[in-house]
Amino acid sequence: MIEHDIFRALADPTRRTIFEKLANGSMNASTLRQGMDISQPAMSQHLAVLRAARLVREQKEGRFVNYEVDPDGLALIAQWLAKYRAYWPARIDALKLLLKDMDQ
Amino acid sequence: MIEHDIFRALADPTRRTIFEKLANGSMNASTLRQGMDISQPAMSQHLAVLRAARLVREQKEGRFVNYEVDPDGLALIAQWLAKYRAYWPARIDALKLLLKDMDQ
DNA sequence: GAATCACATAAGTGTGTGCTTATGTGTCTC
DNA sequence: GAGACACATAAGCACACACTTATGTGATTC
Repeated sequence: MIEHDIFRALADPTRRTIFEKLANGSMNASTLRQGMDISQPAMSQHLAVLRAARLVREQKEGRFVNYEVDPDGLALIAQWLAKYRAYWPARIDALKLLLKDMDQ
Repeated sequence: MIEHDIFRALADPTRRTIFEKLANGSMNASTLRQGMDISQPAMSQHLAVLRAARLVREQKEGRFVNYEVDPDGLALIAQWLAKYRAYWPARIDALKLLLKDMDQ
């Protein structure tokens, strides 16, 4: 169940921070670790969880592994959210119109 | 941190099921429990977590407590998602236009 | 090819979390 | 007002999970 993987992955604050960092530009695991007070294995494990959730994808470059945001995960969240658009508050009402295009 | 509460709340499959049931119509805790093989305290605890995340809200009616989807939680997810709209895949491209209205 | 580097995996540990049974609180019925 | 009912809270327990240190794997450098 990929949907479960996504929400479980985002339930951890450290992983959300990692994801946010990658959203500001792709980088490798070591660079990601800068200023995060986290061990190398911990980072590796977090990235594995984010990868399994399709929130992040890797691109091997020699001995480096470059990580970037995977649009698939975000799309799945958008789809999940779209199921409940009937309950969206008025100020996001405009979103309803746009989501119609997702119904096909 | 409400954002954390939201993702943590949705990380549990039982709570997602409860939320989905409520999205199909508000009901009280006992009715929610039907066909779910879950104890009464467990349901009460799950609802408390969903309430704290603002995904669900209560409406006391005598000795019954009616639960319904709280749009606030969904709006917060939408806002979180909007931050990463630069990475959305092309097939949800139309959403980008709609989300512009959320920027104000 | 030996050393170093970037990263992954293994194994162990403390804490969080979802469950249970037991009990408490407020409301309705008779 | 005594009982039943709907729900919340308390306390305890088993398991998941995020972390650590130690080690493995593959690529680069000299």
